[in-house]
Order: sequence, then C-alpha cells, then structure tokens
Amino acid sequence: MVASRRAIAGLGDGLIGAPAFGWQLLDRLVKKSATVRAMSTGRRLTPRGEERRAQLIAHATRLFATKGYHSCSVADIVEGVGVGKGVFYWYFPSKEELFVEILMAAQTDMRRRQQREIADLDDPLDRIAAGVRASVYWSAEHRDLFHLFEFAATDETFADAVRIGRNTIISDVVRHLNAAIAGGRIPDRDPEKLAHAILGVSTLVTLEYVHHQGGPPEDVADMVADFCLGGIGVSQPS
Amino acid sequence: MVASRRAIAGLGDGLIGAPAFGWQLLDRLVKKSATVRAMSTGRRLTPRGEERRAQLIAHATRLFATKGYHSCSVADIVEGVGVGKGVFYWYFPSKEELFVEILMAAQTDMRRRQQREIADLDDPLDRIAAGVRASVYWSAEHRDLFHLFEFAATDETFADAVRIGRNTIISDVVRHLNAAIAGGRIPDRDPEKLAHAILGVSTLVTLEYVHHQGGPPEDVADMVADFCLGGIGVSQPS
Amino acid sequence: MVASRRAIAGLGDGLIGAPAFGWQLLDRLVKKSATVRAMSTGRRLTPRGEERRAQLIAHATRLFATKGYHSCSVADIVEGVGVGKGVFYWYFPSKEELFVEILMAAQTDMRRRQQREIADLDDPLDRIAAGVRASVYWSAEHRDLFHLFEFAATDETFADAVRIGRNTIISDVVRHLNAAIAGGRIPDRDPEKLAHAILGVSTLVTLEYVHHQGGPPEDVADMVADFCLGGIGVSQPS
Amino acid sequence: MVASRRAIAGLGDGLIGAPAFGWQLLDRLVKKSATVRAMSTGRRLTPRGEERRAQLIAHATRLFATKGYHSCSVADIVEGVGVGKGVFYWYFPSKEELFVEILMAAQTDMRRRQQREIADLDDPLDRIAAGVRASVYWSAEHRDLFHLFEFAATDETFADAVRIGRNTIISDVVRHLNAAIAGGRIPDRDPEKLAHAILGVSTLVTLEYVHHQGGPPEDVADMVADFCLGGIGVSQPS
DNA sequence: TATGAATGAGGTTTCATTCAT
DNA sequence: TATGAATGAAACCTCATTCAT
Repeated sequence: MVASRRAIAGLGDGLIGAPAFGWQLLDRLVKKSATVRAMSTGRRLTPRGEERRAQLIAHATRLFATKGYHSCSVADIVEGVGVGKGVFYWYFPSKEELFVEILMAAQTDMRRRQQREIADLDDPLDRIAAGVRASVYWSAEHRDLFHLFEFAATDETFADAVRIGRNTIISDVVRHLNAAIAGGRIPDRDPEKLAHAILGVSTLVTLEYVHHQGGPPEDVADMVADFCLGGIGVSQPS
Repeated sequence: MVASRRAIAGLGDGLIGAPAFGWQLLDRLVKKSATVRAMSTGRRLTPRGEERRAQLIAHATRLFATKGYHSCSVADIVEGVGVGKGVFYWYFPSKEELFVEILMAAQTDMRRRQQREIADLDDPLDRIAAGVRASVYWSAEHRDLFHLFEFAATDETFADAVRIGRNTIISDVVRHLNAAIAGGRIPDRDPEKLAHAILGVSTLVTLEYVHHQGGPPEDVADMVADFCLGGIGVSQPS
Repeated sequence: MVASRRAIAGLGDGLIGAPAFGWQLLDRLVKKSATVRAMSTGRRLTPRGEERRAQLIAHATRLFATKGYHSCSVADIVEGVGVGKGVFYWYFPSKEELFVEILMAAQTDMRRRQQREIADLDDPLDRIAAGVRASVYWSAEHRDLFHLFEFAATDETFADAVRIGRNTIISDVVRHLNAAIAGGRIPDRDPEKLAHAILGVSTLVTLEYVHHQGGPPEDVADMVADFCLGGIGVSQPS
Repeated sequence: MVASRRAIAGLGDGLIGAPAFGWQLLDRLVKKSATVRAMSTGRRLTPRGEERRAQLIAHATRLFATKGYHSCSVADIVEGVGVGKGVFYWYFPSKEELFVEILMAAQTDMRRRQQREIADLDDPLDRIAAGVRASVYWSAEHRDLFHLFEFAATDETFADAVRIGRNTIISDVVRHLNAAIAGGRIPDRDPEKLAHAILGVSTLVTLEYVHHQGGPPEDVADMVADFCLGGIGVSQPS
C-alpha cells in the first residue's frame, strides 16, 4: 500500500491547484492482507530481488496487454519468467495490486514525458500542443501500457485508479487553458470540458491510427494537435 | 449466426460506399455450436419465451454494465430473473454470444437514433452536429449500453464486433465530412481521422460529464458539437 | 418392460437346451417408472404413432452408432426427427430403455438371419460355416447396429442385455458343435469355448476389414469361415 | 504430448517393417493446451508428486474399469485419493488425456510381456502360440486394463489410440506369420487378416472365461493357442 | 528466497427428465 | 399427442491464493 502510494507520488510533483482526489480512493483500491502489511513494514529487496521483481512486472505488463487482465493468470505470469508461483506472492500482495502498480507507474511515466516536452515552452497553446504530441508519442512507444489504460478505465475495480491519473493530466491541461483564456487567445469556455475533449481526441485517434493501423506517430500527433487547437477555438490560419 | 446477422442488418441501411467489413469478421465472432444451429434454423419462441428472453437480456445488460462482463456470472444473471441455470442456455448459446447480441443491438439502436435526428437536415455540418448531439443523448439515455461499448472495445474477444459498429458510425460521418470538404466549408483533411477524433471527443466528454458527474446532456451535447466543429476547421463566428 | 420382453421373445424360438438366462436379468435392466407402468398397461399406438416411434428409433440408432451413446443426447434425437422433447418420453420411458430396445431388436434380427441361412443345411459344419457367413453379411449391412453391440458390451449398464443375446447365438453354435463332435467330425473340445472363439474371430475381423477398411464382405466371410473351421479342428484339405 | 509420445515409445522397439502410423494420429489425440505445454516443457515432479500422480493413475484405472469412463467423474477420482479437485489438473491436463496415458502405458506393458515370453523361441509358430498365451496371462493379471481396452475401442475419442496399439501387436504377429508361410508351415493366406482373427479369439475367449467365469488362465491360454494354430492352418496332430 | 503441491470455491456448460399448455 | 419451457444436479475445468519444505 505504501509502495503504491510511493508509486504515484510523482504525479503530484509541482502540481498547483490539483484537485484533492485524496488517498481515500487509493486506500479503497488496496486490500490490507497480511502480506501487504509485511510489505509495508519496509522490506528491502536485494539487487537480485529487484531484478526478479522487474522481470515479473515486465512480463505481466506484456501479458495483461496482450490477453487482457482477466484472461491472464498468475500461472501465466510466473511461467513466462520461469519461476515458481510462490515468488509472485513474495513480491506482490496480489494480482490486482500488481496491476494497479503497473498502471500508476505508467501514468507517472507518461506525465513525466509530457512535462519534459513542455518544460521549455512559455505559450500556453504551445504547451497544450506539445503535451498532446507527447502523449501520442508516448502511446506509440508504449502500446502495452496504453492498452492497460484502456482496459483499466472500463473495470470497476480499477476505475478509481484511472481517474486519479487522468485527472492529473486533465488539471495540467486545465492550467494551460486557463492561461490561454486569461490571455484572450481562446474563447472562454469550461476548461475542464475542453481538457476532456482533448484527451478523447488524443486517445481514440492514437488507438486507431497508431495502434490498429500502425501509422507514423508524427502524422497522428500533427492531426490531433490541429484538431484540438481548432476545437478549443484557436482561429485557424486557414 | 443468422440471428446475429439480422441483428446488425440495420447498420448497413442506405449506406453507400461503406467499407467492406465482410461477414468473415462476424462469423469468427459467432461460434457454430449445435445450439446455435438449432437456434438459427428456425426456433420459434412462444410469447412467454420471448418475454423470458427479454428479461434475461435486460437483466444481463444491467449486470454487465454494473459489475463488468467477467465479474458477472451466468448464475448471477439467472438468479436475478429467478429461473434455473438451464434456462439461460435455452435462450442463448453462451454468455459470450449473449454479450455480442446485446452489443450489436445497441449499436443498431444508436445508429438509428442518429439517422432519425439527421433525416431532415441537408447541410453536412448540420448533420455532423446533429449526429454528435444524438450520440450524446443516446448515451445519456443508455448508460448501461454505453458502458458495454467501453468494455467491449478493450476486450480482445469483442474487439471485432466493436470495430464493425464503430466503422459504420465512422463512415456515416466520413460521408458528411467529404460533402463539407467538397463544398469548401472546411479544410481538406483526412476525413477518416477527423471522424475518429469526433468520436473520441463525444465518447470521453460524455463519459465524464454525463455519466460520472451526472450533468445535463444538453450542455454536453452543445459543448461537444462546438468542439468538433472547431476541430474539423469550421471558422468560429466569435 | 413388457414391450422389451416382447422385443426379445423371438430369441428363444425353437431353442432347445438354451441356458436359463431368466428374465431376472432383464428385469434388472428396466427401471419401473410411472411411464413404464403406463406403457406396460397395454397402450395401443395409432398408425401415425407407430411411424413416429419408428422414426425415432431409426434416427437414434444412427446417432448412437455415430457419436456414441453418451455423446448423443435426447435433444439430438428429437431434433433430427423434428419433434419436441416431450414426444420422446411419450414413446420411450427413457433414453436407456430405448437403447436396450434397439439392442435387442438387433440381436433378434441378426439371429433370424442366421437361422434363415442355415435352415436348408443338414451338416453341422455347414451350418456353422453358414452361420458365421451370415453374421458377417448381417454386420456388413448393419454397420450401425454392429457398433451398438460393440459399445453395449463395454458398458456396465448394458452388459447384461448383451450377454443375453450373445449367449443365444453361442448356444446355437454349441448345438452344431456338439453334433459335429458326436459325429466324429472334429476333436472333442469344450464346445462353448469354441463357440466364443468363433464369435471372436467373426467380430474382430469384420470390424477391421468390413467396417474400417471397407472390404467386400464375401472375402471376409470366406476367410472367417476358413479360420473357424480350422480352429475347431476340421482337418484341412491342405 | 511429449510425455505421451514417450509413453508409447516402447511399442516400436525393434520393430522392422512396422506400418507408418505416424505421430499425426497421436497429435490429434492430444490437445495442445497451455497446461500440456507446461507439462511437456520439463516439469519435474518431486518424489511426493510422483507418488500422488501414481495414486491418481491407479485409482482412476480402477474406477474407469469398474464404472466406465463416462460414468466416472474427476470428482470421483480425487475423492478416492482424498485430495482436492485442483490436484487432478496439476498432474493431468484433462480426464481424457489421463485415459489416453493409461491406455498407452497398458499397451506398452502388454507388448513387453509378449516380447519377453517370445524372446527365447525361434520357431515362428511357437512364437505365435507363446504370444497368444502371454496376452491371455497378461489380461488375466490386468482385468482393469483389459476392460479399458475394450471400452476405448468403442469410443470415437479413443479409437485412434487403440488402433495404434492394436496395429503394433498385429504387425508383430504378421511377421511371424510371414515367416511361417515362407517356411511352408502354413498355407499362404493374408497374414494381416489371420492376425486380426487371432486377436479376436484371444480377446473374446479371455473376456468370457477368464473375466466373466473366472476360469484358470492356463486352460484358456491352451485353448486359444490351439484354436488359433488350427485357424491359421497348422495341420492338427489329431 | 524459492518451489512444487494443494486448496476449493466458482466458472461455464450439458442433459435427462418433467410439466403446463 | 405434442410442444416449448423449465429444472437442477452434476460435469469438466480454472485460478487466486496458501503452505510445507
């Protein structure tokens, strides 16, 4: 549980005005088994242990993305790594929590990528465009994780975890939108709705053109950015 | 299988230039068990039977949407209707095929709604806006079915069925976009990509504001339509 | 039950010295359900009813032989005839008893055929050879029933029924063997054992060459007769 | 699958001119489930595991022979050994494959016995007689396995497996028959047909006298050998 | 740390049989 | 006579999790 919290701690970094999603949500996500408590009392892993853990995460990610969470058994995961079943429960309290961990790490990573791409830009519209582009690129490079997001959003069990991450992204965009509105660059419309719309465009177009059709991310990124700028009301150069 | 085909027949109504999705996809979706064949080769249901079947579909839809497909067992379904387990398999060849049937019926219904709302409009941009609004309204009125779409899209097993329906919607929009481009109303950009973007906006904004936050569909419909028109390049009046 | 008894009544015709298998065996085979009792109180079938019954028997025989008794459901049977499930239980008290009835009718028919072919012959060795040939021909003409025998012999439930029929055949052969021994035509060895051996040859060779390899029954009949005559000790012409 | 192949490997030992049954047949028999692959790709069993597995096989064999394959559930099997249901699927991929494994092991064992009894004999007729006797003895000592053969031969699902084993025995006998024919010891008749006839005699007489009537195997073995030698045309000493 | 073994509830599906109409 | 509907026990199999070693 503590581990999980740590995992998503990065999400809040430098986040101003972030909504208070609170840890209650997360706490609901994580069942408190004996193992969990053992885990949370600060177990240190040997280097070899860290590697095993990473192996398991890597393979589980691939399997979850390929066959789906429900169709992928713990047996599948450990078999792929070539270890016994007990090992899994040494490193993770449950299949469910492993999934949450992967999910949150992915969300953190994706956001970091966005932040990095935006860092040098001052103009709010530029930041939005760059952020959108970054998310397309990231999705292209992390097919598996992208699929995990998609699935997790539809499963009652993980819906909360998804919302936490999604809201973080949303509030980033909202800040830029507010700046743009304040600067008179775009009409004054509900920035949260706009942010969700942007996310929607980015998600579905990437899904279809990058993942299904295997097109080049550059083109998709351009198209998505264009569409979104138009959508939020930037007058087109024609 | 025959029944399933009939179920989605409406999707193609009056569709000119629709891509050839072919029935192969569908055929793969629907396993040809003995039961299926029995079903398709003319089983007549009595009025009482029709009612039972409808009950089961209704309750299953609710459960699938609430607990998720994988977390909802056949036992749950029949228990809710108050019948024995065998009854389920009297009316449906499997849990999987019931889900596909619900899915396809929903897609057909949703498209019918769009067509109806569009029928009186001549202007392609008006048709797009009206279609988008219709989909928001429909989603608002059919929370359960909307959730089913979301889930089905993420599950390998149903991905094909979803794509069939989605592509039908997409090609509707594409036709209107082509008309708008031909008429010089919007810039000449890849209409399929634009259509996917429109779908993305509609989906995610509806999900968040209508379903999660419970807002009024009218506002959401307006916002989505505005955003999409801007996105495809309609110059804003303001 | 009465019906079943009637069905095998022919087996005893003109049978001298037949072992007393008794009806106890049969009675154990047939469960006394309410339906059975109704059946046994002498229900008359209309001509149409007789036809339906015959249709069901014919189709069931084919299915039992093709898919096996256990893999063939009552649903399969009635579906093939195009009637409802209730009809089945109108004509037969159970799936099990239908099978027994088919089995016994087949045994009777097979024996009738043997008797017919033997009728004109006086020499005991000729009668044995003709009987063996007749059984090969009959098996060739009734693949389905032949398979039913094979299966029934291995299933605890029907083993008794099979033994009854088999013993009838055996005792026929035994009579001829005794005559041959008495006449000094063959060495004096246990005629029952010899009869079983003859049955074994006939069964397995027919199975392999007529049914599996689809060879001409004439050749097989010759070979089997030769082998059996040699086996019982007829000195070969060389 | 690999395991199964190993199981019947012994059947081919020293077999010259054996028909090419090919592994295709076997491959069809053995479904390639994930479990099977896991099994075949080197799962090591601990001594305790080996013992459990053997217990299960032993008890399953007894049950299959007693109640029949279809009437014996996995629940019955594990209950008899006093373990949970999952244990069964830890050791065997399915009930069906367990049966095939038992079947093939039995066939191998039976053939080994024959080979052993024949080893010291040079005369082809002696070898045939000894082989026949060996099969009677083996059947007497392995009632259960003998019944399994009988059943398996009648079930579509296992028919192929049975034919493989049966053909191996047949081709052994055929070799000896060919030698006898070449040496002018018996008339020149189709050796394969003769071999099937021998098998038939041996099977049915053993079934009746050893298993049903519980007679001494010695007498039966003598009788069967006599009958078969006569059948293939050895002139009787009178 | 790690493993193979074990658990047992729960999943989907089948099917002989009965019953109301 | 006949049908469609219903039953419900029981079949095979899966899997997250625990445990002894």
